[in-house]
Amino acid sequence: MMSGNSPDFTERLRAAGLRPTRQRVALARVLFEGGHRHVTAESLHAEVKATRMPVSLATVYNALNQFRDAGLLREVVVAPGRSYFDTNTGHHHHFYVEPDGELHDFPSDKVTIAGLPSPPKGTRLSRVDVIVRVHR
Amino acid sequence: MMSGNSPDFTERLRAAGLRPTRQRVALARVLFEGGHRHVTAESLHAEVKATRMPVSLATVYNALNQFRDAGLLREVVVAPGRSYFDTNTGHHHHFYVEPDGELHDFPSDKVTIAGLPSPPKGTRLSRVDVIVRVHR
DNA sequence: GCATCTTTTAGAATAGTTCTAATCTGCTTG
DNA sequence: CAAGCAGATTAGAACTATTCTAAAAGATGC
Ligand SMILES: [Mn+2]
Ligand SMILES: [Mn+2]
Ligand SMILES: [Zn+2]
Ligand SMILES: [Zn+2]
Repeated sequence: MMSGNSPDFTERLRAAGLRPTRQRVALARVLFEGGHRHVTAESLHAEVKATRMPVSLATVYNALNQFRDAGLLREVVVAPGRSYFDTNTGHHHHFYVEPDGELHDFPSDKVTIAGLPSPPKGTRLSRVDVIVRVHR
Repeated sequence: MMSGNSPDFTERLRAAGLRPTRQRVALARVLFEGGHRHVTAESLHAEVKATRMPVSLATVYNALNQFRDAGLLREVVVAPGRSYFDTNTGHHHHFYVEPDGELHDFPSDKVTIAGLPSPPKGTRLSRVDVIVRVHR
């Protein structure tokens, strides 16, 4: 249906406390309408421009940071000099394929990590990231 | 043979296929004479300059990359926009303290990771990184 | 000590990201 | 539905980490 619009994304953005501007709706559509994605600012910018919606790179960066802060995305750091943003915000871990730079999810519920030492004095656990680095 | 110098580091560099230049020896001394370290290019540059050995930042970057390629260091990526270099090249994992940016080792031999899926088709396992993110 | 090849260096260049400040737009109010 | 306003977008500058360039200096082998 989408009588021209995207009520779902509009609503989702509003629920996250973000105005559903045209650019944010276009970005949200690209990010969230299929399955889970891992994008960089540049790759997302290229994709959204291909939909003929003009969006500046600065806006892509702004939106990615806002979406992450709102809990719609999660940031993944696996390689120096580039940030990935992940539409899968649930618990999971990653394969990182070098030198391609591809990221693949795997569920964390079948993975057992035992014997982790307790956090250093004065700190609290925030998240455990497992990155399985593979190469061709 | 240079009495007063650092024959161990000279030798270690030579063994790694690197000429023991003054700059590389000075850097190796700072890096390897104490216990294990995690440094950035900037932090190492500051440290070595404090020893009154003039070394350019470009040389620090060159040396870090060469040391890593030679297996003397390992590169750790935990935060966007900065690379850490680790003098501990054995198997181990990391605590990453935000927002300080501190890295702490913990041994991997007491940690058990079970249930990891097998690598994607056409890839081979290279390394498994566990990053325990903590905050104050 | 000389020749040769390597390394260092200052500064320019590059890549990813953030900032600035001017313009525009979504939303509320009358 | 017209203002009015706060919030968003944008081009381009700025910034940070890193790499590159090409010229000068240094290490090594003879
Ligand atoms: Mn960011
Ligand atoms: Mn590097
Ligand atoms: Zn993911
Ligand atoms: Zn370490």
